[in-house]
Amino acid sequence: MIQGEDNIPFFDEDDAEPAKPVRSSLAQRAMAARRVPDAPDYLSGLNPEQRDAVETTEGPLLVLAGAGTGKTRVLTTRIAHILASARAYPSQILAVTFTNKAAREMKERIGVLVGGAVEGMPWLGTFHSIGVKLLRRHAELAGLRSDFTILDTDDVLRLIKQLIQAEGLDDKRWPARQFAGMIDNWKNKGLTPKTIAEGDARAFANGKGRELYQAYQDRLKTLNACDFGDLLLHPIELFKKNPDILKEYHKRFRYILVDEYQDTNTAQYMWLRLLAQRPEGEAVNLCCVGDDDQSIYGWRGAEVDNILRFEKDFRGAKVIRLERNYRSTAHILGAAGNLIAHNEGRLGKTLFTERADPDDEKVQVHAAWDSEEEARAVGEEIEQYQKRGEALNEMAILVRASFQMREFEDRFVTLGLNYRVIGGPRFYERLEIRDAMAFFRLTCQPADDLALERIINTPKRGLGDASVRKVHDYARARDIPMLAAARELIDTDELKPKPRKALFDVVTQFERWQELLESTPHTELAEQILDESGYTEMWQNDRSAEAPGRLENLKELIRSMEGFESMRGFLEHVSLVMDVDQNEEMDAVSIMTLHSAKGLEFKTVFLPGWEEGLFPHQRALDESGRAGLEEERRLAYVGLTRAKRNCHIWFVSNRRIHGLWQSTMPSRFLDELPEDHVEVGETEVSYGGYGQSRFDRAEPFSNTYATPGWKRAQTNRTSATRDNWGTRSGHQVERIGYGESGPRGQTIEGELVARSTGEQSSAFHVGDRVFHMKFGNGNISGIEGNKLTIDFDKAGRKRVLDGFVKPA
DNA sequence: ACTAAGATAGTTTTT
DNA sequence: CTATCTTAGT
Repeated sequence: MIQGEDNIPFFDEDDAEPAKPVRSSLAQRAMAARRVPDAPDYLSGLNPEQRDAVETTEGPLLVLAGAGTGKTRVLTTRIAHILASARAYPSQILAVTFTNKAAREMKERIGVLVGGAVEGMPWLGTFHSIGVKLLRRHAELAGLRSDFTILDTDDVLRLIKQLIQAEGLDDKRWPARQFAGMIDNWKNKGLTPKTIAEGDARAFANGKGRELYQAYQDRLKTLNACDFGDLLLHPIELFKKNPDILKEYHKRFRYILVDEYQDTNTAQYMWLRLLAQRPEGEAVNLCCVGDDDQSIYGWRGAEVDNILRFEKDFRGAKVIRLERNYRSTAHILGAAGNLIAHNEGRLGKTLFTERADPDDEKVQVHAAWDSEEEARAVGEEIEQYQKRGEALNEMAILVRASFQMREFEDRFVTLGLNYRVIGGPRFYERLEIRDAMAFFRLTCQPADDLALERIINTPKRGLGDASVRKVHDYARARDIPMLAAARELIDTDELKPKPRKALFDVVTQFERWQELLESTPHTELAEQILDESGYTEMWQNDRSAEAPGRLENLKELIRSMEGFESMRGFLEHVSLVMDVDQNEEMDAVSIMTLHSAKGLEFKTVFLPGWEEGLFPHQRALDESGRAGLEEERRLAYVGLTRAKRNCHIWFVSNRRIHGLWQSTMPSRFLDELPEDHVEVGETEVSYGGYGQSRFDRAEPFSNTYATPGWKRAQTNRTSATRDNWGTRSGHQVERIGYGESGPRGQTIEGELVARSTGEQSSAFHVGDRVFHMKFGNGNISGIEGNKLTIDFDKAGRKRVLDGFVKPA
């Protein structure tokens, strides 16, 4: 939920009846803009397709917007256009995004276009935030009170675990995590306990899946709570059961816009259909924007089919393709286009650019011996770019899986190269923040049992499992909240004196804070709560390395509350907006997963780890077969198209997976890159690491100090200098000693990287005895192009590239 | 109730 | 290998 919007009344009279001349200031400005005689300036600078997409306001429209074709621009301009041409009031436009970030960005950009803040777009937001808004208005129809709480994954897990135990099931054999995942999947598909498939219902807890799901929903209802899935499902049910209410929304939402349509799941699709489908003859002004080639969330329920089916779903739909790319060089687009062409079941787009700069560099493919060398070499390339005056902010390393980040972090820490990890554990997911939030929640919502259970013994008050269980049972027996139960229990002699006193203290504290809620400014109260509860003190007394950071985070939490009117408003915000802006001031290389890179762009992009098994990921292949492979390929496509100017792909021959070294084969995606746009980058084996140590500086460089790399740096700080350099240089000598015929020389030449079925024969023969640096001696038992199958004396049968072995 | 050793699992992530 | 969670022991 976007802050400060909570007080917009349902069906404000001014917009339910557009004839009334009451307008928001936004509308006024928009109306003024409309009087400009020529094409308004917001339309200038659009290409013909973009302009078509903006001006086709009526009827269903699908905009297939390739990477870097100005998708967001079209969406925002379209909204500005609708407003400026007085087709609708701001509050009559429903605009849905997937992430809060996207919603925020859209608001800002519309604001720029229309001039000034966009106070009047109450229905621009994520599926979930709009879902909450709907649900708060009609809570009673979903069996909730309008002040329901939204549970995060932590709460959900705790709750499910309780339910599993209550059923007398072994919570190890039936992990709460797994069941939470199942519920999530069901909800993504719009399934309720009654409608899930029989097989699914039986698959969990000895056939009790359905009962458990139902029990879970019941429990949510008594807690007056929703999980994320409910924010979509409840409105769907509500609309189905109350056609009159749905009709009101039909009237209200004159224009509906959906961003990233390829990412919609079935529930979101149902939700949209309900809102968008109109009686025969009535116009459906629905505009969906997306790119089937960038659909990378199939594994969490997204249905690419939704976008592929659009024309069937909405008859008479117009489809506009945006293929003119403003982001990347022709080489990058050529490489990406060729790669993605290997997918079937696409709507088909070919990106092009008018940019033709002979100086543009081809996509570079590099090989490295192992992940350590990969990180070292990338680090060097980054330093080279930096020397040429490129900003670190314009560079990114995009990995398939987060464990790959480690090596880069380690390397950058030793180099003293600023980096930023994007994605990782988020602010509001940190332990101390969740604890603090639980205190606040319980203060605002005395019925929030999950919050109570979280902090009733934090800091330690001597209220162990036994006491908590008593409170819990008492509450359940009487069907009252646990806090109330605790209050009653104090007056009985159920509890022993010690826990009784402790419980009394806690309950009294919360009662006092609840009273203060009205009279005390919420930031002040928040501070008071953390102090009086002893929570701050707990961390002050903690001697561990993280403690200072945690205290800092708590301060940050209080600071971030300042922007809100009340504690309630803040809690609402946090439950939906789990992310927090990173400081973008610092010049730093970004490290992130390919998934979190979607929507971003960088001048220079590094794509390490292009090896079979990692990318495409083995599990995607095993679990989803061809569909899995295609999604992996789309991920690769997303990765490539993030780059504006330079793109460096890396693969290594040896990677440590689950602790042991595995020899790896280059990714099949490398074979799918066109030779005209790709070249083999020279891989210098160089002496990185002999520089000056940055560990000695008084104030360490400003990396985000919560990242693992940073933590390691801190732990190693005292002893690292000598040891690190020692081993590292030793390594290098080893590497160099490998000589000319080493890893890179013949690995890749002329022909692109490693062909899985190359005609080019290797210099080796079956039966040859060879030596491999990691696996030792062995005999060649098979040759396929430059890939050798070798039976190693010690390591067993492996497949390796011929460049990595030499005659024994 | 806290620590230490043992077990376990290990893509991708938003809301 | 290693981060995280669980269990056993003090």
